[in-house]
Amino acid sequence: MSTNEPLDLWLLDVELLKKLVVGIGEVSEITGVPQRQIRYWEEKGIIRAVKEGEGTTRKYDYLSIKKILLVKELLDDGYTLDAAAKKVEDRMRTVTEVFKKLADRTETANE
Amino acid sequence: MSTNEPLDLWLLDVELLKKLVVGIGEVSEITGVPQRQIRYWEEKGIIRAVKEGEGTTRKYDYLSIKKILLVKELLDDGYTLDAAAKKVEDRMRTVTEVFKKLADRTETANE
DNA sequence: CAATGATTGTAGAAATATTACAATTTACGA
DNA sequence: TCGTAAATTGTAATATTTCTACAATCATTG
Repeated sequence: MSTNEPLDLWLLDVELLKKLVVGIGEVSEITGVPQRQIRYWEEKGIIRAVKEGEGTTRKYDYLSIKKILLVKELLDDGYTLDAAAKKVEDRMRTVTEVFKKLADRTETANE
Repeated sequence: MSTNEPLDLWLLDVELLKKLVVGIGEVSEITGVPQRQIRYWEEKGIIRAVKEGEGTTRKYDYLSIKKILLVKELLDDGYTLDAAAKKVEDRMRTVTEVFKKLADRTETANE
C-alpha cells in the first residue's frame, strides 16, 4: 500500500505530534464543543488537560482532542455523559497502545 | 511491517492533524526558537502563520513547526537565513506532497 | 414535583500574544 | 578596521484569550 515508507515515517514524527498541544479555544473550534463544556467535562474527570505549570492555561494534546470528539459523538447518540465516558475509555485504551507502538517505530527509524 | 493497518490509519486522522494549530508560545517551547525570532522569520516571509481572523493571535500548524525546526537546524549548521529558507523550501515541497497523499488515503479509509 | 445530571452565563482577574519603534550583535567584503 | 546589511533581541503599551468561582437554567426520570 505504501510505496514510500521512509518518508511517511519521517513525516509522522510522533514525537512532535505528542508535543503538539493546543489551547482550549482551538479545541473548541476543532471539535465544535463549547469551551465551557470542555471545562465541565474536565471537572468531571472525563478529559484531562496537560497543564504545564501552576497558574497557566490548559493545553490539550492529540489524544485528548480525539477523546473529546468521541464523547461528543456518543452524546449525540443519546448516551449519558458517564456512559459515554466509560465507552470512550475502552476505545482510547486501544488507541493509546497503537500510538505507543507507532512512537517506538518512528523513534528508531527517524535519526 | 504494520500488522494493524486500519487502526494505524484511524489513529493518524490527518484531517484532525491539519486542524491542530498551536500558539506561538507553544511553538517556541517545542522548537526552542524564541517567539521574537519566530515573528521575525515570519516578517521575512519564511514562515507563515495561520491567522484565523483580523486582530487575533498567530497559530501554527504541524508543517509550519516542522519547517521552523528545519530552519533552525540549518542555521546551526552555518547557513544564512535566506539560504536556509531556500533549502527548506525544497524539502517542504516533498513533505507537503506526502502529506497530501496521506490525507487522501485516510480520508477515504476513515468513515 | 423533586432531585440529579448536564449545560450555560458571566464578571473580574490572570495569562498570553500583538504591534511598533529601536537597539544590539554578527558576518564579511572594501 | 570601518561600513553595512543581515539577524537577532528588548520592551512598553495594548489587545486577545483563558481562568476561576459563583450561579442559573434545562432535561430526564423516579
